[in-house]
Amino acid sequence: MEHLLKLRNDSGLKQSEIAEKLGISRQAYCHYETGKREASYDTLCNMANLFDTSVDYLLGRTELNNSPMHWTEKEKAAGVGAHGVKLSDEEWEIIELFSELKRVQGEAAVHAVLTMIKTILESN
Amino acid sequence: MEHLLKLRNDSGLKQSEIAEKLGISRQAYCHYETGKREASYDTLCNMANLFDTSVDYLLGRTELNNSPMHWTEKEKAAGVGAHGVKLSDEEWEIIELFSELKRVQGEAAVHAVLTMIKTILESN
DNA sequence: TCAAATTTGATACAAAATGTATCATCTGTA
DNA sequence: TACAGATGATACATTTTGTATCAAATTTGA
Repeated sequence: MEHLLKLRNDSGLKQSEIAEKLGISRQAYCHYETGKREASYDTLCNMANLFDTSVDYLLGRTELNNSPMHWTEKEKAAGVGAHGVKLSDEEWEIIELFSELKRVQGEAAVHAVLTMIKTILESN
Repeated sequence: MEHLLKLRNDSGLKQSEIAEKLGISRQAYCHYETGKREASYDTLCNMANLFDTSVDYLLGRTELNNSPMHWTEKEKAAGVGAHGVKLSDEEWEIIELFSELKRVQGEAAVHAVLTMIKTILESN
């Protein structure tokens, strides 16, 4: 399976230790790590949980080790998830207020904010 | 499999049509839809592609039918993905310019933008 | 409404894949 | 080198899957 070896190495655990946590034999886990067998959906999800990643990442369907299921409550509420960057409290406040502004004033507000940002950038 | 019946109904296609697109028998697809069998990883990914969703969603690991792997190039570049809302071109421009502003002016720019948005909101 | 046609679900069985015991290989260490 | 621990390879009994076939349900059209 994609990324499995790397994920395990990052965890600092041995195959036998991972296997025990997953409730499967070491050999079975070895098959998965070396890509010789396909684990059951149940084990697949257990692995994603254990390594705190997505099944899509384990299957090599994405290189982004991140998914909405790992979004914080804040991200879910905003309907926006950040990848690779950590937003500050002020940035989250911007997102929240911008949403409110858009709700109240519509697209005109979007245009106004864009214009403002352009102005700031140009005055630099 | 979770959500599969609903996804197919939304597509307006019959089991036989889905099965043909997936390159499997109708019976096999039926087993998956009714949760009696587990499709191979290959078929699993094909289904996620076909229904434009994530494997995590198909496995019921998340209720959010969205994931970074479906982010557009624009979203990937910005490092931010929106869920449930479609951002306009102007909104994307805001995100891009805001990133540039932050890069050039640092946290001061964040604070400035926040203040501006607050001002607009209060003047409403 | 009814019967034919279409679509979907259930079952059976050959074929394929899995789980694990066992053995082999590799790596580090005294 | 010899030993111990960890990982990879193989074999085979068991389980699971893929699909043909049949049954049930749903839709269609007169």
